[in-house]
Amino acid sequence: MRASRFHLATLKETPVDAEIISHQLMLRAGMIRRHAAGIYSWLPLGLRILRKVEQIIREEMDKAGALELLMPSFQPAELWQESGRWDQFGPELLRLQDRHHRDACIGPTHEEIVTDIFRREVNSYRQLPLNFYQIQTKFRDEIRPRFGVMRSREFIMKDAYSFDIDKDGMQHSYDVMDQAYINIFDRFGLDYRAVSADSGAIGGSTSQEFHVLADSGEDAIAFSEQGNFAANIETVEALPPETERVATSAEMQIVDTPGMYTIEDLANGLGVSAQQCMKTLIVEAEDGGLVALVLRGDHELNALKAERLDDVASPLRLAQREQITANLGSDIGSIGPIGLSLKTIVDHSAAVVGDFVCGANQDDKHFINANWGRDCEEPITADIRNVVNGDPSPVGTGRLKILRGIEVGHIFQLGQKYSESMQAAVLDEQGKGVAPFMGCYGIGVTRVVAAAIEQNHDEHGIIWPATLAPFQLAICPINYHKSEPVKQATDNLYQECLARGIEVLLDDRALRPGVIFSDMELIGIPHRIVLSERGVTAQQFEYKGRSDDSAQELPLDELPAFLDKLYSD
RNA sequence: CGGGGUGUAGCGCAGCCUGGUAGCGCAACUGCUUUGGGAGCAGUGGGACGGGAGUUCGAAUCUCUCCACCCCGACCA
Repeated sequence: MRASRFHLATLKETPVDAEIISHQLMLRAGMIRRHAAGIYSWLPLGLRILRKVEQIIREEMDKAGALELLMPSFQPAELWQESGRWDQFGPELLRLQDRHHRDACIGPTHEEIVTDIFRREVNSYRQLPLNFYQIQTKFRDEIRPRFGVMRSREFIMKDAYSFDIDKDGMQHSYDVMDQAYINIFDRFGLDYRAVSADSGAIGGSTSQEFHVLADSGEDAIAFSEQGNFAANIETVEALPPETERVATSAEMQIVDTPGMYTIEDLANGLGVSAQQCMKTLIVEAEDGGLVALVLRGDHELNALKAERLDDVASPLRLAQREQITANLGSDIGSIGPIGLSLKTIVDHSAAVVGDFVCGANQDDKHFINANWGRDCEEPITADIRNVVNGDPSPVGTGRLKILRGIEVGHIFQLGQKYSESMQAAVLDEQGKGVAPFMGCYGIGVTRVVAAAIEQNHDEHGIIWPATLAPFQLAICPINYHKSEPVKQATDNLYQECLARGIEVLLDDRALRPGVIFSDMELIGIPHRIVLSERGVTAQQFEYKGRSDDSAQELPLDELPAFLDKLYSD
């Protein structure tokens, strides 16, 4: 490809509304353009990368025996009513009517459609197992789309659905997909982790998420430094502390703490550690009242664990400020477990702290040297916090480490939820109708692209892994339009590359070298060859890998061998 | 949805407070010079200032209204 004939639409300035680095770089590199909130076009450069991701997925899915098909975005309401999700789904589901006032939606996922296909097409257990997949545009009407294509409303997803006659079959199909996903993510060339996850409302016993590791990731994942335990932090059990409660010493006292509302204020103001302070959260109870949850000041509440408690409303809702002041008589910031007239549940690790600091349930006052069992009743304890760095692994040995990740893949077992509700049955060996066991496997194709950038970039721009790069090689001639020797050497090299099937971008634009270099670095091409008059005269060319510190000069007659080596890697 | 903010040229912004008919940088186009890290000089084109209504002799500027977009929204208790 000649750059003069390609739509290279790089921007020197960063558009203001791009918050995260991948969004900024995708706009600056000219990969995407926005039309409305969460709605993007993919320009030719961006599409080349998207296609790379799709192709890798397609090859591995095919290899795993899945069959590609293509299902519609526009989906009739009847199917969603059959599965029960027409009413269950919130405003994320974009509903509309056609000219005949028939209800429909733009598909956020395709369980209903694929189940409809299955029940029409498949009658016998002999046709199983079966796995249909597609790479297709989805629409989810996010409340607040953000971060470019990372959380957009319209996006491309690979979704696959497996069908088996029984649970064992489903497990097998799931395992096959698990391996296919490992193959896919390996080929992406990204640093990722497969982690066990909450299977959510959809049900099913087994569920794994695939996260691309990046500091900017929205999810926290915990994994053991020994062994292969890895899980989304929201699912990880915090083991009860190994330490005993420290023996009590001083009497409890009440102190003035004006203006200290946060744990940080309190710890600084009183000269104690955050661990020594109790954080008391008031949430809505199952019966409509309120419940107090107490954590160590340096710990965070885990919403999933909390809402699983019998007394706590699910989903978890924090009490409104007015509700608290009306019921407890003190403002948020001065609430504590001592003398509190609410059901109180204390995290295991908070329950072993002695001589702690907590709100006194009077504005601007806290207790110090408070102790469980002495100054109030022995607490009811539970695991309600997120694990932190250094916590023991809940399975086996080792300590936990917390990393941040971007969820780009999710595989889980659906069971018979859709096949039963939509009456998709096949005949088994006895000629009896059986609802098949399904599995569901997604990869956010557009999100993979953003996640790759989020993980691989520097101050000059994107650094693509070779397998995702839009072009493998950039040829940068200096004075292509002025110097005949440079033009000749460049054209020769270009032909040489084309003959070898190398995806090459020849920057033949009449621009100054600095501009060319900056653009090629911004769009992240892994390899760069520079041809200058000086170099060509000396029978040399210059090579630099995108993340190399410096360039190297090599003899021109070694170029063909060099290309062979580069291309074979 | 609640709170905050922004809409002026393709992009980034100034002008608005204190009304008088729109400007800067980058980008684009033409010419000359320059050519190893986002060049210089000269010139050119492009915007009824988000839409509507109002106040006024006169509105980008003041008022009302609609729309679009951005940011924040449990770690504070």
